[in-house]
Amino acid sequence: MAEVPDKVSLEGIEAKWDAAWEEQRTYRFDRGKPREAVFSIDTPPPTVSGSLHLGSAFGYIQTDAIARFQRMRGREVFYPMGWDDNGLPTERRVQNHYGVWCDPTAPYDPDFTEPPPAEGGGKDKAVRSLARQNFVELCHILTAEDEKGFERVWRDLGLSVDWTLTYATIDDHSRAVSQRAFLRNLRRGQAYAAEAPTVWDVDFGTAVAQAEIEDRETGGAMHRVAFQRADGEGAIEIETTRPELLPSCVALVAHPDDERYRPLFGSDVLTPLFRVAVPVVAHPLAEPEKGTGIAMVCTFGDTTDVVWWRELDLPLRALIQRDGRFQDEVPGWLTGAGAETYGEAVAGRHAKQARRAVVEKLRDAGDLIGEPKQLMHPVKFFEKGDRPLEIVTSRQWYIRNGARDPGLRRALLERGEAMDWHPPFMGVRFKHWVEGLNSDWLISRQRFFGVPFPVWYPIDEHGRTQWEDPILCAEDALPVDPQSDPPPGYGEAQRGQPGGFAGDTDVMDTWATSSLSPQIVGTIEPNLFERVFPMDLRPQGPEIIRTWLFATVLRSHLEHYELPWSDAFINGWILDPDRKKMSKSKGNVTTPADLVVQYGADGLRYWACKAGPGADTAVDQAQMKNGRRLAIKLLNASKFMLGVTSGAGAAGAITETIDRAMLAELAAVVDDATEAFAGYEYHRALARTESFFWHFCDHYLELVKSRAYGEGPGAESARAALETALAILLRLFAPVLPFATEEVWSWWREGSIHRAPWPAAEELRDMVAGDGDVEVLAVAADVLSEVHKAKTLERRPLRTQVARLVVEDVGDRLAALRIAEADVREAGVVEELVLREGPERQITVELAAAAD
RNA sequence: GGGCGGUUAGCUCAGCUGGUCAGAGCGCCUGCCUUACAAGCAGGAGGUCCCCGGUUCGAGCCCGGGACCGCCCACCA
Repeated sequence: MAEVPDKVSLEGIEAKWDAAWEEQRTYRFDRGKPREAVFSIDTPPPTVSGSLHLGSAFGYIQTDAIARFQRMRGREVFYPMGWDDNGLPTERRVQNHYGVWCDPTAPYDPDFTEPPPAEGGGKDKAVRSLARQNFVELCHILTAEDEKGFERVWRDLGLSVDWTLTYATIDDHSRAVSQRAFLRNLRRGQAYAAEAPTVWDVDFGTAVAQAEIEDRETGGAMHRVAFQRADGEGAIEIETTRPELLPSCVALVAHPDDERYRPLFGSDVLTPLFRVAVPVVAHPLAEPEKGTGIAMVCTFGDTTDVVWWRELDLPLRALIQRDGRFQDEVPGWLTGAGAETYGEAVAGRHAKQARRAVVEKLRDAGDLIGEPKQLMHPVKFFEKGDRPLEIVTSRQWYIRNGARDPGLRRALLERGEAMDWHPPFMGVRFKHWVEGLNSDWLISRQRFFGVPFPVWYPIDEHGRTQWEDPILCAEDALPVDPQSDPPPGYGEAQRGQPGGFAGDTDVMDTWATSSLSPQIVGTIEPNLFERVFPMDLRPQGPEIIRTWLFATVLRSHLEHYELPWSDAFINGWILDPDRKKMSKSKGNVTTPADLVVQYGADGLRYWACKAGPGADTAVDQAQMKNGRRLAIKLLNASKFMLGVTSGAGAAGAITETIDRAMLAELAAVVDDATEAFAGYEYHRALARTESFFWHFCDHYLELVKSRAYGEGPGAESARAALETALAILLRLFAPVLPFATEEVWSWWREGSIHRAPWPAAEELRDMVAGDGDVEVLAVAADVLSEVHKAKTLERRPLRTQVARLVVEDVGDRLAALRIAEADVREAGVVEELVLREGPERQITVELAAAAD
């Protein structure tokens, strides 16, 4: 136990208590507790790629406040921390940071060491290509550094995580869990491989999933193009934004009920320039109002083409390759002039270049009707990508997600309904996402830094890879890297040989691993899973409901047939649309670490906790400043209270009515704050507590100050009340302001406040025995306010003596005032107090003459 | 095109199941060094609670319509 300091300060308080908490193992999870006593949190593993943004800190702080409340309430809080380091963001960061590029065909260099960072961030300047293994090693090196930095920030913010419970989505344990879950999905038929048209990013060279696609308004042009009818009876005009796909055209499609085109269904037309005969077909997805009401189907311009191609059983005439270029070779279905045109205008070009050339040719041939019309239209992009997605056919791994299985879809919707969402409206985002799923979850990525698929393929004696017949890794041999480990029964020398094997070269999408976070943390050490799963809480951001949250529900449903957690807490969005401008023009800093220096962790936490669940929030340094002010006020008020009570313990009886009134009010605050916190409404708990606290300082403390200092009969009552109130107020504030409250607690109590029990209103009520007439405090505070006001208006110091104070009021209020009369006179420096019964409140303050 | 949030003092926001709900902090103005706190205290100015209808004895709060802002989803002809 420390002394009450002469001068209070928040300087260095974060470092001091972080070290103390670590040393005292304050937040260490007690592995011995049964499931009912545990509150387990499925902490989001932040993406470790560079620096931590304020938006992340915002959500984690809110979660921490909830965790701290639950801990004080008696639950053993399971609060691990993970780092999401596998995947594309890390690869990209490594590429830019070191100026390197992964060349999967290059041989491994065993003597490789970390290169110096590239100049200028190395963006787009790959100065050096690396073997896959070397590249992966470099990813590990850089993420390890970033993770240290992240932990530092989390600690400075006061996150009460158990730092012995950490994982990374790329570490051995996570890879093993991820591979095991995949193998089980595969064995149960929930995962499968398929050769199919998939959405493809031509720059990253990988397939991407529906959840990672976004629409961007992009400039383009609408071209009206004429298709000659094969019977020579005129032409059909269509509109397209992608005329370069004409050589891939396989049909024209119109709505079955469209009278304009009905007579043509079944007949052929000739594609312009390329002169390929394609049929006119009918499909309900064709919209008569769009364009000319008839569209060209190409393999593939967009996902609708894929549907038409599949459902109308059209031929495959794909020409765009994985690098985004049209193939060099003239395809077999083009002949004569068409083949020539292809060679001149299309072959080997990117989509944009080919488009220009084809449009010129169309114009020359007279097949372009009018001029292209510029327009803005939505185009699909990979959310991390820079160029429009293409659709290419490739072999990929999928997990069934209900998109093509109504029963599974319904089951997942029911899971969503069974969950408690905070705030509730976030649940509809989940619902809409599940309802809108249109394809199974594509989990394979043609990348390097990720969890490999634990499968190999036999190669027959003719050198053909047997894709349909994968060799699965045994669960006890996980994690495995099929590109460096041979499958059971084979030797490494047989890799790539006839009669040998080939390892799967793909890695899993990051979400395929992070969706197993409950399983990963639950098996981070033995005998843990049944103590923490299903978990209590999933906190996360709103933008990853469709990815992380949905995928976690799916994996848990498939593996355990239950919800992974009972409650989902979705934090709001940080509104800082113009971050750069803000920091430049105002010279402000916006990284969490800088803000901690400026406002203290408690100040930053106060700002974050002012925002309710799901509430979008502006970065507001004024609020952080106010939080810091509150923390300092707490220190000062505590210093004062402990100064008069000597921290001797609330031994004496609380006899004065006004003291009892204050405690009765505080009991109501405890009730409200507890209820709010329990319902994840920490912002209300804070507002209620804070509001009480300021009134407490401004009115109650002023009223009882003199009495508490003195030796009179009421002194003991005041001191006991002060000490009781302080012990409760500190605990009410502890989840939001862990540093300031711990500091004060340490002045007079043993142990950490964060392991102290949450206050119970019942204890307070027992103490005041129901006799806490709140009117006494209210009337006293009101009269004192009037006295202060009079002095202020007269521009006199507040300690100015009041020669005569006349209070006229109704009987009840006068009676209440009489009870607190001594305190009011002391606090107001009142010489003579006259109470007079009257119909309404009227207060007259006569100040003593000025001294000069 | 569909959906979800939001619109309350100059700024950032509270206002829970309709009746002291017209509030807080910041900013602004005026005082006050009062032995916990000047990183403070006391006081003050400032709002047709987006608009239009409706329900009700009574509506920021409920219902209908509309406007604007943000976000999410949607098959890019």
